[in-house]
Amino acid sequence: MSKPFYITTPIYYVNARPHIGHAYTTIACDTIARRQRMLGFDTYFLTGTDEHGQKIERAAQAAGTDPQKFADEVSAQFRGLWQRMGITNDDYIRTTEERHKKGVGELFRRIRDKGYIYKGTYTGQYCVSEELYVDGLKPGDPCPTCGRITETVQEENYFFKLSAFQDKLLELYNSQPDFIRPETRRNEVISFVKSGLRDLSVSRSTFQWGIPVPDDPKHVIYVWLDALSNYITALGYGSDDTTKYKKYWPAEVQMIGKEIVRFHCVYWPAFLMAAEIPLPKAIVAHGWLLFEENKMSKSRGNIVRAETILDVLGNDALRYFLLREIVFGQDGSFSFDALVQRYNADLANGLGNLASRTLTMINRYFKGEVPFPSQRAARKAGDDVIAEQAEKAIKECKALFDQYQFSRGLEAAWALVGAVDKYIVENEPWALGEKQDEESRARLATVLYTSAEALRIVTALAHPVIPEATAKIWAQLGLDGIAKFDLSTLKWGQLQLGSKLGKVEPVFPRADKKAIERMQEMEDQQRGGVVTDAQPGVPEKTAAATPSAEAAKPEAAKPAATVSSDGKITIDDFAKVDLRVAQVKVAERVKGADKLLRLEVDLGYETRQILAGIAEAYAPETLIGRKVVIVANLAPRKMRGLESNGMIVAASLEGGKPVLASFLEEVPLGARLK
RNA sequence: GGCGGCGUAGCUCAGGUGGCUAGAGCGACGGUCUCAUAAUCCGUAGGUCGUAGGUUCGAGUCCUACCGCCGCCA
Repeated sequence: MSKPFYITTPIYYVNARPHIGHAYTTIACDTIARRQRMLGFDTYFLTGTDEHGQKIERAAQAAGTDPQKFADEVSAQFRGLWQRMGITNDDYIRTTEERHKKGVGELFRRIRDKGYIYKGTYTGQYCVSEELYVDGLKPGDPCPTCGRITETVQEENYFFKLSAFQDKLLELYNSQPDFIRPETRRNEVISFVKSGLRDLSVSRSTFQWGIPVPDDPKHVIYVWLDALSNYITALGYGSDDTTKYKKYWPAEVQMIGKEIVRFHCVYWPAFLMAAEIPLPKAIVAHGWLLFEENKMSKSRGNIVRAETILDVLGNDALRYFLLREIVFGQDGSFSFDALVQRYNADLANGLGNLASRTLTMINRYFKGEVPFPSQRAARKAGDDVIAEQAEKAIKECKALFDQYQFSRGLEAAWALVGAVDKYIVENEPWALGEKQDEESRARLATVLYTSAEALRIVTALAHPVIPEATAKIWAQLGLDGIAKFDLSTLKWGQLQLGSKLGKVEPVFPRADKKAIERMQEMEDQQRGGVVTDAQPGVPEKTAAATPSAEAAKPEAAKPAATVSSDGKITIDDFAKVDLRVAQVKVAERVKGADKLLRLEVDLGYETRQILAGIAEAYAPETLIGRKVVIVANLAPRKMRGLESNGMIVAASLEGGKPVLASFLEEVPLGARLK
């Protein structure tokens, strides 16, 4: 009986369409799941969608539909994307499914029976967007997290005795240092718990879209208690058939985004403790995917969809990039440039080319049969070096993947690719192929066998990350069923001699600059449709995050929403505006626009293009060298086909011309105004 | 405001418990081979390891302050 291995993604909140951030989390889990299967674990991989809550109720209303239909549509989009990406989840849970509702009811009842849920009254401020009660605010105050105005509510609630678990939680973190990873998240959680836990409201009576509290259907169960339970209800907790639950729970890994650490590392274990259910072994939090240094958000209009990359470069390219380029756990930056560069360097020129050259030569010189390596005279030190490198790659890869250090694990595997390329050049098999003497033939056989065997090993190691291409290379090597290959037995020398190669063809065609342009165009088109992309009718203002993994914290809320009732903004609001000193380097008129100038300004750390409607007030040549103030973090915007990355600050006189802000003293470029 | 983290070559990152001339990959530049996806391979480029002090025979690695960025909490 093989060991069970249960892994979960967060369930994604259906208030937003899936994007590359969701894909990132899911890909990481899929990679782990595939690897664990190859290692012989009885792996169970769960993902799904979170569909309840006031936010969904309101979004559906705004879209003129009912919440269930609304959720159906978005959930189907997630499911469709995962199918398209070949995600190997074993189940897909939706919180609106009967099995889930039943399980949640059961969990609620159980915690209540144990005495950890009681009825109380809450009066205070409530943030609809975050679906959270916020302490210490006055009526009309904005939510400290999202900036939207909170609502005053008074309601009778069920409360969970979270306060009773403070010591037990601290003991958990202490006795299982790996419970929360990475360590920086662990520190945050510990300090949060140490600062004292208040009881948690776990029901709502102000809206309907949720699971009714058992025996008191006026209330619905709080979204987080609802959502978190999915990890066990999907296994059959609270149902008649608990086979899977008994087999797979507790989970080995629960992957989350860093924005939902508190819910998974504090509330979730506390709920489980209260119900006397075993705790998951580890909660692993990854960082955020930034787009060229900025958070992806709807308001910035810089959300990238996974589909674009799938269309242009393919599934493996996306998977490889995300896991190789980003240090797992830290925030990482996504850009089309970096994606294509990585793709070409590592996949096309690296693994793809190695497969191509090795297999082509075996075809040419040995009629497509893996040759026998010579045992005696034709052996050289270099051959053994490759074998050693391969063993090293296997070892390091294992250690690093076990710790979810994907980027370093791939780096270790690719070191072997580099070594083999070098080995091939040093041994010049093409020159050996010219000769017919026995010595040369033997040598050629050894060189090509060695190369092919190393290729086989890299292919096996990389399979969990790039399943499609590695399956092809595997088949080209004349092997079959890479997914069934037992990774734990992988070692040098397993390649069957004389095995017949499959048809050899490139697996990673080289990408050119057009690929970048194409992806950008596709995204631009999508974004052009942001306003109308109300497909499932998700109004912009609901784009905030709660139980979703990636939706992240809604920064840069609509200005109108951050202004309190008296028209004043907080210092935090102002701090969102990044005002910087920049120097004009280039200034020219924009064809066909009377007022517009195209400027290139130097911020000291970067140069960027800004379009400014100041042509009537300033001749372009008079601006060159002048220091100006710009809003540096304004979302890019296209005007007259040119992209403007920022805004020049100027006094706007009544009916008159703009006057640029400037300084009397000397100021360095890039200096921030605050 | 409290707590915590980070700041190393153009880019992404390595550099447990201080110790040879600070590393890798990518990119850039020059050269090479020709089996291969104009791929490979070789060489070069030269970073005050955020700043200023301190501890030490010796600090990127420890301490203090400061600057910048970020996270959690209030």
